[in-house]
Amino acid sequence: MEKSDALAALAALAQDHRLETYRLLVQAGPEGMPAGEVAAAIGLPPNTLTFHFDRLRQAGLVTVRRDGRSMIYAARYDTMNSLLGYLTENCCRGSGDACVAPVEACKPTRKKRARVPA
Amino acid sequence: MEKSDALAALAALAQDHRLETYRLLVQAGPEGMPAGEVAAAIGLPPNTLTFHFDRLRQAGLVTVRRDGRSMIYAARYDTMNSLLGYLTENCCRGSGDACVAPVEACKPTRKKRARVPA
DNA sequence: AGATCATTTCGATAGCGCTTGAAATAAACT
DNA sequence: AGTTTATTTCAAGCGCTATCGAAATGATCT
Repeated sequence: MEKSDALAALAALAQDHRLETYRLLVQAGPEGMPAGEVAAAIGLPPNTLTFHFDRLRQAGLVTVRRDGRSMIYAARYDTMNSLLGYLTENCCRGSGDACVAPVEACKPTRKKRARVPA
Repeated sequence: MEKSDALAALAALAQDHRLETYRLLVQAGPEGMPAGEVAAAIGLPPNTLTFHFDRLRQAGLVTVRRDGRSMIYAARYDTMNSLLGYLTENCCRGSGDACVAPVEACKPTRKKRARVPA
């Protein structure tokens, strides 16, 4: 991961509502969650949340897809893994040795399919 | 690590000059580096750098100690490790399983003592 | 004490980030 | 076609952030 990408991801996560949103999407799993549901959970007006979703998306941390009139957002695990990798390197390289496992993996395995109200 | 701490650390690192500064301090090892040297390396006026150091310190990412007329800043590896731990949990918990090693460690082992001009 | 060096504190400024109300778009239903 | 539901776009406001010049502090040296 490039420095600029790491910077973008860090900036995207360095905000209360966005970190919370991302956490929620991670919990929701690969199927994601409709924007409205996230808005309700976080307790934020929909337009404000759109703003945050945009940031997360630009940082490559989430994806969107349309489903009927709902927009479904989902976490991108690969980006978080890259970020962890970058930070791990920046944390240890040059400081001696003993910086063990550069973060094994962070991918979802639950392939359960959640249906959405057509 | 608490959410608020993670947020503080993320915000501190989500800035070009600070990320660069932190990277530099990590490379410098546990002995740290005088402020002036960092300023020269990054190419930033000393007062501006002080501003960034303050942020990093408030986030618990660096420590300072005085040495003669120099202020020596050093990276705090434990905080970075806590952050990595927090992110790893937030990345994987609830998304299935397969989120392996929660980051082993990130501590310097090189105990080499660098003397400073009294 | 006076001069010099390293760093911080003190304004002040320009710009970006977060939030929100109101209007627009997009899809579904009747 | 018209209405309702879900979400985004637009425009504006306000506070925070990053930056810098100038002055202050702290320490060393003569």
